[in-house]
Amino acid sequence: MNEHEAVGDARERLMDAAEALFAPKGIAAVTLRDIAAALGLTHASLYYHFPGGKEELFAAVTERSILRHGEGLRSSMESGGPSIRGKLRGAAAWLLSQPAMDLIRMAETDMPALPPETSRRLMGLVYRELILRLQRELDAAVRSGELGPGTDSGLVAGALVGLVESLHSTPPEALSPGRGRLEMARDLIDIVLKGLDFHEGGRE
Amino acid sequence: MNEHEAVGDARERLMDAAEALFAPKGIAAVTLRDIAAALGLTHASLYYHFPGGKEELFAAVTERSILRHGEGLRSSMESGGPSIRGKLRGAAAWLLSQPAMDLIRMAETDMPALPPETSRRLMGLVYRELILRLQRELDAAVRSGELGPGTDSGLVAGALVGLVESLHSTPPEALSPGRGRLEMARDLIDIVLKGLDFHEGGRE
DNA sequence: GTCTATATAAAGATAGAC
DNA sequence: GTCTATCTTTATATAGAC
Repeated sequence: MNEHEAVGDARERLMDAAEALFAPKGIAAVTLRDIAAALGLTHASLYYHFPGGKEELFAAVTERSILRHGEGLRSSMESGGPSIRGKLRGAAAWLLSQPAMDLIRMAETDMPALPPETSRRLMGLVYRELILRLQRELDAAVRSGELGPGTDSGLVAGALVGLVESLHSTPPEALSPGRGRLEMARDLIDIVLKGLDFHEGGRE
Repeated sequence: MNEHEAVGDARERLMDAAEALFAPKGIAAVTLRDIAAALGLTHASLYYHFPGGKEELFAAVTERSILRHGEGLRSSMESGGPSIRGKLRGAAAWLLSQPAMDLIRMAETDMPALPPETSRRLMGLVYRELILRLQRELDAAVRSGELGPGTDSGLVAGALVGLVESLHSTPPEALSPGRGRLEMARDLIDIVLKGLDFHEGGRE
């Protein structure tokens, strides 16, 4: 142990504070001064950790967030058990445990503010770490007979992410009494699965 | 006819240009100079039409957009025919014909930048003009027996809006060849309807 | 209705002390 | 690693001419 924290911890805490603001509000609505204030620092100090300024910080934080989502989805779907219903419930629980990820805003507002190459890399990561992971599980469920053969896995994977993420911004008043976002997500997953001819256990 | 345009037309064209930028990108990512440039004006000219500046312009444009969406949903669902499937298809066609409306971004970023009373009014309008209109049609379909009695109409209404809007940001590469966003929306609607025990014509 | 010019404030960024 | 001070750019906003 050092006097205060482990080496590199200041950088980690900076990224945490930055993500807490960037993730829900986007790059344009957050200033470096906002982030510094959340840490009790001045904005000039941030350039020590990210010489590239706001763009570099946002890109680093967003990349870390996407990768963490990918890993979180992987492990939460794995621990959801063998059935696609369990996996999707696990995925929803994970997504709702994290700050909202507004993919529409990312595509329309955040990405155009970054260098083209950075933008491409991040959007590619979103596709691989979020959409594709879900899509693969859906495909496996089709092969096992758990889901109907007509399932458009790419379409449904994208829709499920949008669906669950939209629950993040559901105001508390819109929640049925005593039922939280996770219960709502489960209901929606059940509706979609039924629409995809979900058949417990698949063909034997 | 006047020499050029009808009275008040400059204001309308300003709102059109502003909406084209504000709707996809949000209040924080668009400057008054961006909007003025799109019209070949200087930003100072905008204050003639909206003395309250950016906030007033954004609020006016957003309110008009929500009201137009409400009217568009009403008429498109009406012309979709008597079945809930036709109505939802009409609603999807309407939403996809309009600029993307990112409700997550509105709630998380745009609204906090406005005076509390303005924010409340706009969020109330979103609920009444978008969610509630869909919810009422879903409720009617439950009563007629077209949809199962367990349908949580509020949950499904919110989910459908999020679903269709998320298609706006689907990159062209992700579209199956020859199939556009409207076809994708129809597929998703069919999945959801099936999950809600859709029964053509309801009970007789 | 729109312009030029200007005022003011906010935000990104750099330099150098501690 | 963080600060103060400063610079530069960008953005909102106002005043007054045309």
